[in-house]
Amino acid sequence: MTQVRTRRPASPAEASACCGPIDDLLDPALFKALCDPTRAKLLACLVKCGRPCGVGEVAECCSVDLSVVSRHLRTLEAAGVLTSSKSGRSVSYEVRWKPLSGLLRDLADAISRCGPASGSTACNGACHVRR
Amino acid sequence: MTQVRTRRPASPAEASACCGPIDDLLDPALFKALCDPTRAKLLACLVKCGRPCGVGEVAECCSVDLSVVSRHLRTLEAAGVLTSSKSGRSVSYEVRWKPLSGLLRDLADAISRCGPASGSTACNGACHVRR
DNA sequence: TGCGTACTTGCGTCACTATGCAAGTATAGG
DNA sequence: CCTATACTTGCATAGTGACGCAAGTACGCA
Repeated sequence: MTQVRTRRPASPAEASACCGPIDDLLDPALFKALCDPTRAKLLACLVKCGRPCGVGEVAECCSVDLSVVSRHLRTLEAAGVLTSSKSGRSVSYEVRWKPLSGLLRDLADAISRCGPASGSTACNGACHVRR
Repeated sequence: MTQVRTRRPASPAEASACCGPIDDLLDPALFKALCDPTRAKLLACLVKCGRPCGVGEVAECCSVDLSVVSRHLRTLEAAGVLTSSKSGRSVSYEVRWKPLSGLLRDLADAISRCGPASGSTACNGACHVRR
């Protein structure tokens, strides 16, 4: 059973032995999907468009090959950023609005809750629990 | 002068010609810093610790070489995630709490504001302005 | 001035990833 | 059945990045 800690770990070594919300939220897989400039552009495009878009349609917003766009959208889908739906011969991708914004907000909250504003040594389990 | 648009772009092609909050917030450079598993672990460590930590100290939380940790912390600093301060022969890194959590929150807001919940075709410039 | 601590930098290696082109698959329409 | 559309997959290439080791630098201390 995990036990909520009321005090921060004294050292990074101790901190790494604890687990908290941040460990799940700071998932490299999500950021790996967002770190490529082309993918970021495609995502920004889909966000601003605000509706499901076909692969060829999205491909118009950047100068790379259609096959590259197809692969990037798949990558974003695998990371949980987009959802796809097939209708006839066209495939539409759309932003997973709530999961994406929710995760980013949770991450922001988890970070700020560990910050110095929330008390000097006490954190009441907001940052971590005993593993 | 940029002009606020009250309607979404009709297509991704049109969307890519607009710029909005999302374009600045979806900066690949930040995500590039967070996409490496080792860096994510180092950052999680610093977050949970909640105070400035030395390089050697942070290095104890993962099994890579000290030189690797040094480079990773520099990378995170360059991305605006950490700040460093030198005191004598030790270098301390700390999370930039407010800028980091603030940016993630802004990004979450920018995304959700473009989502379908905020109206079908109207977005009143939340998503984009004319370039 | 010499030594130890606390990092940083140079360098070679290995693995992964983005890209374009070409070929393949799936579906709608005539 | 044939063809066009809308993607997807295979493959080769070029670039990037993480890593460890070894050497270098910066600073405190005796």
